[in-house]
Amino acid sequence: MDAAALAAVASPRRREILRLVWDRECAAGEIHQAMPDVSFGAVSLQLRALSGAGLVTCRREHRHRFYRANRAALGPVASALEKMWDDALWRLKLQAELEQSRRGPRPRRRRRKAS
Amino acid sequence: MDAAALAAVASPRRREILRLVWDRECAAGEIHQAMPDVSFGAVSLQLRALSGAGLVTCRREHRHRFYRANRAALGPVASALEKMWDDALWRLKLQAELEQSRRGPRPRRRRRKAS
DNA sequence: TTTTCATTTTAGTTTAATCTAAAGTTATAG
DNA sequence: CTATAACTTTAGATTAAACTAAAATGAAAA
Repeated sequence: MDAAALAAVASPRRREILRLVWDRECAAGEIHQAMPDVSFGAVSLQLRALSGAGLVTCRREHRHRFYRANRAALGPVASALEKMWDDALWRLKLQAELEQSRRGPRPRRRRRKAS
Repeated sequence: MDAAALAAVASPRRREILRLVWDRECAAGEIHQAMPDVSFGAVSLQLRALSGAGLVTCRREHRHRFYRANRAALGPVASALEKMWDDALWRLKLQAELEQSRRGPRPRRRRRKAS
């Protein structure tokens, strides 16, 4: 866990990538498909940044390059990231439930007593 | 340890500040004096960033504002930072020793045997 | 109240990060 | 060999971060 790793993990985009390759390796193309709002080139650059910081490893096979997170290099930040992701999921779920309940009959507001 | 904290701690300047207020509180002015290459305003802005991310607390007394690191907010990254700083010190020391030994008589290179 | 000190805030500039589009690699298929 | 697929790299534009200088704030001293 060095300064370069800290800088690398500070970017939301790079964390997004890191999450994709957290527990299975992905080809660069797959990663790009998972983030349609950004060009392939941009993904490649971020992969290079992650790689330079030692946060992902790369394996070449045929025409593909498979990336995978190097959790060890993140040290204590690895679990912090996992927790962040879990929390985000939890919040999403909670929000979905709220949206769902909003569809049902709205709880009536008690009429103010006429004074 | 949330995304904001990660972003905050990614900046070398902010880590420098964080280190100053790591185990004693410092007034903003003291912090600025410790980093003469930057303006007071810049320090204040970084303090605000750190404060916004919850990484420092602020206590007002008289005309001063005393800042102090909030280690708890950094979670497991706190010890990672400490280790980074220790390592940096260690490297400095090592380098100083090398510089010192360089002053002594240089070890002679063995002459190549004439073939 | 006016002044001063310690600090913050703002406006504008400089510097760095990130993105896109296009050209360049490299390995495989035809 | 040429063509194509899967990436990377480059050049240039856009966006965000960091810094400076100066004005503003707020609390205490005169």
